[in-house]
Amino acid sequence: MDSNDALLDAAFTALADPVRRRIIARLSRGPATVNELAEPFAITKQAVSKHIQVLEQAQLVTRTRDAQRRPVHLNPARLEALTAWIDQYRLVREGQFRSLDAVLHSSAAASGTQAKDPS
Amino acid sequence: MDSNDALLDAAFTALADPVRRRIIARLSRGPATVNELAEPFAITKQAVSKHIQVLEQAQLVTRTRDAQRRPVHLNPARLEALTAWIDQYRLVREGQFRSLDAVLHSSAAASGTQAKDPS
DNA sequence: GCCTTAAACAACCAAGAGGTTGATAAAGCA
DNA sequence: TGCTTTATCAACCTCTTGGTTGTTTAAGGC
Repeated sequence: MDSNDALLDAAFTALADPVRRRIIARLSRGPATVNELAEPFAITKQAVSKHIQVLEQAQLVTRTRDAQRRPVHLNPARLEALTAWIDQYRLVREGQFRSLDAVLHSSAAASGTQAKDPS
Repeated sequence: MDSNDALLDAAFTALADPVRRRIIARLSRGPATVNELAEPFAITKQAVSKHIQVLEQAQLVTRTRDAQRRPVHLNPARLEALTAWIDQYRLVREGQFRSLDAVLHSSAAASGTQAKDPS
């Protein structure tokens, strides 16, 4: 459908891995190289490099050149796009669909019945 | 921490699929059955049922019983947990790390020298 | 009772993701 | 010029995921 959908896809996929989430967390404290990012993990640098490629493809990070180093930077703008998407549904009208629920179950004649608290 | 990490993992994994995101969007307008959710898609109901299982495992949706129907409900609380996680890094200190960048640049004259990584 | 509907379960398959090892490229230092 | 560091590329392997078909359970409707 949209290209926006493809970007959402890439971004959520990128965050769906604990290693990549830890990389994001680390980068929020400043840029880092692949070697630095790989250090806390028990996997090879090649594997970390692949993870960074996934993050880069999702535009969650960018890479610059500094001699033979390739510092990775966080791109907070993309993270904002994710919260924007989630907020569409997160803000959702508890009231509205609780009342619909009440109708469907209709087990009680709701005279001013308030929304029940979910368990 | 770890259990929370597992939940984050499940939730982001769940949102990393366009079909599941559309299911979320649909559910934000009220509960629906598997058949209703499957209707707009060109895949089998079994496949949709699996998608719902993934969403349920991530606690993004819940299922109730209504005779032989199993209406699926959105769980906005879990979505909030996701934005909470992202906000940790989204709010990130552009200022802070821009200034850090500036410091590193200025440490060796202005032009030509690139910033080195902190860590 | 019998038949339909709603939905889950089970086995299976193709494709992709995460990981490895090994080789390669580019930049800096001896 | 080598040699080291940094990081990517290229195969390859294994496990998971998204999908299928077929069967089974559960609840109503006739």
